[in-house]
Amino acid sequence: MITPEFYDNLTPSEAVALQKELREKIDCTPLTTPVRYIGGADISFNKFETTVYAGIVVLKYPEMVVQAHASVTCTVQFPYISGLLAFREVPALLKAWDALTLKPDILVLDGHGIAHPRRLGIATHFGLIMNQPTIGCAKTRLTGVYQEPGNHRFDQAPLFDKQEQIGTVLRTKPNCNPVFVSPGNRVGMDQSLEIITRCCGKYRIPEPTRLAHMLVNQERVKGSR
DNA sequence: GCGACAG
DNA sequence: ATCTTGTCGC
Repeated sequence: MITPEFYDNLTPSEAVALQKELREKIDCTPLTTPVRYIGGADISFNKFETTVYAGIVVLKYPEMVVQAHASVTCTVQFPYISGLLAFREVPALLKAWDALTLKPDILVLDGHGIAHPRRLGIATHFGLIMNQPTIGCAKTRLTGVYQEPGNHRFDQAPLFDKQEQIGTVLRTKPNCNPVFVSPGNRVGMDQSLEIITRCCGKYRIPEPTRLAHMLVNQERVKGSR
């Protein structure tokens, strides 16, 4: 069992090696059990500080009504390095997950799933070590090529790496930049898009991640005073 | 060598 | 990610 402590004293080089090992275990088989609860996870922190606030919000699916939430605060040592985001944020998220009284059927992470150079975005990483269905929903591209989707709600375009589709670029709201949706683990490509689409309200960011972001920001303001 | 580069 | 009010555009 991987605990938050497992990540202590891990070097970037070792992190990349671990990603290459985990890559073999990725499972993008569509989830067959019903999704009744969906979670949104995110972290927040003050610039130049090592204290991070992690939180997870659980909502009824597809009604998008909040059912539960948990947030924790802890310190991180691993720096932000593009491609290694999971090693900075997952430890804190694991603690928030433990504190959750109601575990969601699927979790949406603020970042990519398999739309990553080694297919190990934060959503895939979390999903693999927790054997939990996950979806990655990032605000900007990390890797891959795509054609800009139309400017209407839910217009979309596949995100490719070579010949392989690694995600979908989704316009969740007109006149707003699209979001990047990709399977994390134990969920299919089309299924992840379908689920995220149903989580969209009147904002660019889907409800699970949007509410998690608001939660951790409030915790940060509270905690840093 | 140069540009790109989730949060 | 975070620092931050008003303001331009759909």
